[in-house]
Amino acid sequence: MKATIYDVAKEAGVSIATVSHVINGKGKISKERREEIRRIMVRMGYKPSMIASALTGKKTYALGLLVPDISNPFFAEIARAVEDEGQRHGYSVFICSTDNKDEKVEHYAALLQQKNVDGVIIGTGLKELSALDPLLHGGIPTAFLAREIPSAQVPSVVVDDHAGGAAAAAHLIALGHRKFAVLAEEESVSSSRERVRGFRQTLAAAGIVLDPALVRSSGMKESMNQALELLQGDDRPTAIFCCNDMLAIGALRAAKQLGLRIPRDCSIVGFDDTVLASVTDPPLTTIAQPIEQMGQTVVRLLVRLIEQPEERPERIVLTPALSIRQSAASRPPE
Amino acid sequence: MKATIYDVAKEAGVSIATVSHVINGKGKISKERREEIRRIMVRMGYKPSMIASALTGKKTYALGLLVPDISNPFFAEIARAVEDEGQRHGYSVFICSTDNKDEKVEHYAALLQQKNVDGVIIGTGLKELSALDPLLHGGIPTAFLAREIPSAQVPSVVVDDHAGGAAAAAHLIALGHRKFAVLAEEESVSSSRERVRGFRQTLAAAGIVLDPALVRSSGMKESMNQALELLQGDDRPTAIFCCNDMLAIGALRAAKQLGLRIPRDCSIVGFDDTVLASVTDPPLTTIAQPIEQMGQTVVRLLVRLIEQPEERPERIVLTPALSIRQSAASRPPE
DNA sequence: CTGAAAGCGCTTACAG
DNA sequence: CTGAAAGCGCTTACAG
Repeated sequence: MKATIYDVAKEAGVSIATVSHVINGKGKISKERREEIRRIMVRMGYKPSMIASALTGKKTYALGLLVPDISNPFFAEIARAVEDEGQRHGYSVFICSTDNKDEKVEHYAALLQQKNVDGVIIGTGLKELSALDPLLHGGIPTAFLAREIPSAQVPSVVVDDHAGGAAAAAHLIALGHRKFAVLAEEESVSSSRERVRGFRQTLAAAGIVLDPALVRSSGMKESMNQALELLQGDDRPTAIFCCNDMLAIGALRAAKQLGLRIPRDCSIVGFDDTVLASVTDPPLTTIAQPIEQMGQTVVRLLVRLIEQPEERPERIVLTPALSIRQSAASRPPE
Repeated sequence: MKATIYDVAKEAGVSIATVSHVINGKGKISKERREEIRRIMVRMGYKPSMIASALTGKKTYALGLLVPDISNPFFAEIARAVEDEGQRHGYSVFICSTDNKDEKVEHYAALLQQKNVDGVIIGTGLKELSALDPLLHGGIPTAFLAREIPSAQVPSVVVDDHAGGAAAAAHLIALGHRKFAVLAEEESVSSSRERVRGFRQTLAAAGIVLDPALVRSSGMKESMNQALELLQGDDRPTAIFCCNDMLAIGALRAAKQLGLRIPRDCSIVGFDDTVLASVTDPPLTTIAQPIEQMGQTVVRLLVRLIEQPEERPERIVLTPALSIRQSAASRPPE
């Protein structure tokens, strides 16, 4: 069987308290004894059980990461950044895909609380904040990533989505476009709402009105159909702003199906700049989120919150950047 | 503070043993009492601490998933399937990206053992099996996914990589190709070796010799350079078989950089059929792995091993399928 | 049908 | 400098 603290204590002829002290580098132990016990631990292949120490010492060194879908490249890239930074601080991470469904959020929230994780990162949308009750009431440190709930007093790292939408609009306007459509995510996703708002405002500032009928909300699955409708209407838009790269790919597919050439017949701008953006046909012009930095930053925020719960929650805003490839070009001549 | 089993026992006027029994549906408890205690639990918002029960009841209901890189779409999709199936059986999953480095494998193996996970899925390559010692010796149920170590007596679910490589070769031969190159993963990755072997054998059976100088191993980063070399040599191959979709994308980029048209000037076949394959330019003809089925199957295998350790390890082979898109076409006329 | 008690593998005051 | 003992929140024989 696996060695326990009792086994090494017996082997070393000391009490388990002493062994515990050398494990944790606490108490005053003579140098020789400490070394001796260390040697015995490695010889016996002893590793303290984290679950036993969690039951006493409090921490489990586990974090939960809630995202809509880990198989979505954007969140997969976020997850990697979170994993790496977590690792750096000694934490492992549980993946939790919610499909943006409150029931799943609630289920995972309860589960993570039962598992006594030290903290959780919320990178998923939710309709009712109450889905997070098990966490918030359970007193589990929580940080928001790329989403936020204005009312909640929790730290968050967000990207300036409004600025991102504005950047997309400015770029398209500069290319001469005047007639736009938008492919947005579901209404409940605050980041998507902000992107549209930034896009619309920048258009307005240029004296262009965004026709509400040409702003469509949809999941990944239906984005192609929505795009087909937009591209088939008479008075077709010359540019489509999509609130993430997957939606943009739906638009690209719709265009291809209709025999339209991108960007000649219609410009398309995405958002996220995941690996997908660089492999599409044509490569996507998109608003890049600083994915690695986002993951690193939330973890740091969360770890600080875990270690110093008294500090007031921070809100960190990162800036997206226009990444120009080939899916957006000058407006076609009339 | 959070309610404990003592709190609900006191509230109900019974012993903690009785509460424990109703939680676990064990022992004989009068129906009324059982219901009463249930009500009290929900009223107090009581959820048993999984870490306390793990310390006694044995199981943590946590699984580890080792993959080279969770941000790689193939493994992200695997992770989602594993998460979902794990969830179905009551398990949560820790993500562990190893970058195919033995040190990281070993680090995670030790960590997962310390965390007392109930089982781990190895979906990563490794050079030395000994990196898994903490798991194998620690008696932690382990299953291999998409990789395997012949010597290890552990269950595994693999795809018939040899057949996949053969299918790619057969398709390209049927299209009239005779001069091939291969972009493979690192030598240590057994699945990649098998794919090349299947490819080579099928060529051989058709009387075609695969020039060893045209078989290149590389990571994702260098694949484009390798492809550039292959495509720039005199006597350029008319088709390149790539051992995963990312490598194929490297080849696509190299071709584009050289001004070559795919598939007119060179056919490219990938492997995996992740989301990437459908968004490239042109869409990738590739060998599809049954990703969802793979994830589901390993989890089932592992769960069975956890619950019935005495059963002998199974080895399940799933079959890949050619997924035809537009990156491979008839050999250009001489 | 229900409870007292030991134990899981640790940590942490508290004594000495 | 080191150890005895209580306790973390549960589960599980064992009695009754």
